[in-house]
Amino acid sequence: MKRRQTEAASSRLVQRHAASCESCPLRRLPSFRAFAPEELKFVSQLKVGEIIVPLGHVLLSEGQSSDMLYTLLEGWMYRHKSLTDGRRQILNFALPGDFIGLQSAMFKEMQHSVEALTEVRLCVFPRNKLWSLYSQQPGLAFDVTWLAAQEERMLDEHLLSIGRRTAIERMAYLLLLLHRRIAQLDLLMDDGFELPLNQQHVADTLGLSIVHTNKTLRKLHDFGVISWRKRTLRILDQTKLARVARFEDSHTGPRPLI
Amino acid sequence: MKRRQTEAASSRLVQRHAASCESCPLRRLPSFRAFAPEELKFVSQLKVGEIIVPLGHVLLSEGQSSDMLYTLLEGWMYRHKSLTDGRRQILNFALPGDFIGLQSAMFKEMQHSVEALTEVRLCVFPRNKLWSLYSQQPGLAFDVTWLAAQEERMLDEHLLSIGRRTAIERMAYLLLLLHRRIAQLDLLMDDGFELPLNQQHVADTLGLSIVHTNKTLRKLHDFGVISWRKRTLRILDQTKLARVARFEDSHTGPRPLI
DNA sequence: CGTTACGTTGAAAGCTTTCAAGCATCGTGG
DNA sequence: CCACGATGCTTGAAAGCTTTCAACGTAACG
Repeated sequence: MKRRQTEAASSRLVQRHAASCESCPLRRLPSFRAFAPEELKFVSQLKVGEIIVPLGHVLLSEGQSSDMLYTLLEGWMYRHKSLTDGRRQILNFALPGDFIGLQSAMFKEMQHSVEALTEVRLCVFPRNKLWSLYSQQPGLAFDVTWLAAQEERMLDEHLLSIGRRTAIERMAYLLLLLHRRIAQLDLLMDDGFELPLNQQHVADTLGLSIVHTNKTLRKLHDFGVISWRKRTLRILDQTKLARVARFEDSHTGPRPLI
Repeated sequence: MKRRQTEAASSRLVQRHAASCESCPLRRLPSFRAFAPEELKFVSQLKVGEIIVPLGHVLLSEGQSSDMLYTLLEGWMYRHKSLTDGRRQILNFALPGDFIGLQSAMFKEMQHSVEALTEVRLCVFPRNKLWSLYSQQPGLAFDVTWLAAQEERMLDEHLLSIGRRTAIERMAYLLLLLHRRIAQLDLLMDDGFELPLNQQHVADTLGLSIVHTNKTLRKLHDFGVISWRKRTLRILDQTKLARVARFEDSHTGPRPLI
């Protein structure tokens, strides 16, 4: 397997004027549950600011700890971890609304890294305020656990995928899942969306080599099921893709946005 | 891939006299954090009883919901999920002290099943009391999240294993991990322990076929690294096994027992 | 116009699975 | 006590899926 050096994270974090949570456009999406006024107020005072982080920046890294927690507001990130010889596994992608850094809040050391796939905008709050959330807002505390359970679910499915699906099934599953997640965020543009990954990312997500990833994508393309050109992915035949993936929908109702 | 029918769960659950949490022998192990008296009292009143469930019983199953949550007190269980054609992936094993059913508490439907690998004894409490835990005992609520994050960590590592480790590395990793977990529970008998799995379980955990699982185990055996006879596994050369697995220790301090 | 990053392909090698049989152990029933 | 069926473990061989190796093509950039 090929070794890859970690990308230099030479970037400067830019502190920005923080918009209020009440006006956060994400909250208006139907996939997020409505917060009571005092919940909103509480969440607002957790927030210490927003940052913008450039493509390639490693926000959290394996083996280190972090005093900050984040909510992704814009852009894509990915969670991954590696073996000592450089083999890398992508664990999941983070999209707007996703909570980042729970593990760093619970344990001393991160055991995975989180890196930006695009320029991203993040909401920042200090890890030590998390405790006040538990002591003052049990509903939000429950929400944090809910989010952790939700992440667990996605990992379960990903594990089933890598362990038991064939290459083409995995690919179909991944593309369909990303499509759904993007759709829920209302980021679909006439059935396509911007996919800021290269084939190496896809390979490292699916546990495949890059060559086989390429050939598998080609098959889906030749079957007329997808089209992926210039960073935009289009699902041309959802039904067929879902059949290939043995995709089963999981309706989870609205989720919290913290 | 071979299809497997789900085992019949014809068993009868036996309601038992419930021992108090204060006297629970698990709590005396150093791997569990000490609870304050009022925490103990609170946990005690969550509990509605204990059940004993026979080998092969499906405690929770994919697609269904559950009103009860559990803590495993004795025995082994495993979490797994399957594709429609029967291919199965084992997600994780549950050992004494493990909390079972968080997903059923958070969502309407379970997306995985939990089944007994041995006869097991479980502590039972109703899902609807979980809310009182969040509203009255923020420390315990934090613990529940901690446990969820811990499960997430194990899944991350498992994903790395299946996605990027070779068959023999995966096998080494799994056996070493189980060894560590058993050791922490003080269930080691002169460097060996009872492993209530067959090779099919191991195959379904590692994403391998049963034949290849057999051959991989044989290699480790022939190298003199392990011995697995009559349900008891012995790690003969931990250092070598850790090297093969590229195992990296993760020290997490004591964990909560709920 | 050379460099770099990324995508594409064909061919060979290698790891895993599938197929087929044969063994061993264990509990049951004759 | 022994035959028999059910499980689970082993093996060899062939087939198949994936990876590795090697090149080549393309687009973006300075």
